[in-house]
Amino acid sequence: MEKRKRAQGVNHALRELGYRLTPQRMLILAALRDSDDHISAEEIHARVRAKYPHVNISTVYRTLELLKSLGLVTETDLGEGRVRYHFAAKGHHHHLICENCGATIEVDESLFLLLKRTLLKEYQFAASINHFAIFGRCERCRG
Amino acid sequence: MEKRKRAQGVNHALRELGYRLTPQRMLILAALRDSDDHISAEEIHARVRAKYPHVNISTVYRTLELLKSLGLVTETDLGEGRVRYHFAAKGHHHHLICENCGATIEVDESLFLLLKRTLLKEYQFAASINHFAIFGRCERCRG
DNA sequence: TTTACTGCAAATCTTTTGCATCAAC
DNA sequence: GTTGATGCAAAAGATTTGCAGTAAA
Repeated sequence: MEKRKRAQGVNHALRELGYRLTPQRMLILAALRDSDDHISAEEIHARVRAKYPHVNISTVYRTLELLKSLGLVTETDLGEGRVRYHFAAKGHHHHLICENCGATIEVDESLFLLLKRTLLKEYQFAASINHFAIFGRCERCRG
Repeated sequence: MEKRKRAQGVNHALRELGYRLTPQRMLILAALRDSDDHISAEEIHARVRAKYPHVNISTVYRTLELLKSLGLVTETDLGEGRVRYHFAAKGHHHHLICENCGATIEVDESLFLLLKRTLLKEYQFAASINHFAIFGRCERCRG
């Protein structure tokens, strides 16, 4: 239903942009869609293989590279020695606030994940993601 | 003078803890001391080799591992596909604030570097490091 | 039919590890 | 003289790439 619609949307987006919709790509998109949290290339590969055993991991990486370049997928480095991926549309967003002009800029939740994770692991501190507002200077006010 | 003193302090700390003070370790400490910003293992290796060409990079990694375990050096993953190091004593610190009991916890500046860097690169937003205060729940108030 | 996409194998790059030798204490 | 530290070579793990064959359009 909802999930299916989202994945189909991406499928269509790909085709409309002139890319080919291969079974491998559909399975990779399904793995991303079905993952609740962020997922690694290796995990995507494992899920894809369950249905289509001969798919190579380089195809997973190449597809993720494509999706990233199209802005459909966001990459997050959680400091695990490997990178995780998720649909850009899935993330919440938070705000940067310019202390000079007051402008607010939306930023993807994923930027804060590594920080959150580290605070939890090293300080046993559960950061409220709701309170993430970062002050600073926006592009125009820097100059 | 100042820098030299700091490095000697670490040298002494090592010896007092029962570790051997080898030329390799002294050079690695010097490279860390002379680096203004965070430095990678490869960069340390290059600097060490300039004075002592046969030093192996595995020695660099092993020494960094030791310094980390002693809390003398902090490791930071800036999402570059490699890790950077700096003397823990060099970093400033910021605060976590428990929204339940009001406790404040000091955290190392390095935790925010990846975030700062990403905000600058992707949003051209210069975050004020002075304003980094993160709200959430501390260890005791979680339970 | 065309050429973008894939699988495979091999290469890269960072970090780790086993082991025999060496040197700090 | 002990034993912890080092150099070397090889391994490990994630990601990338060259190339020839395959299949989506």
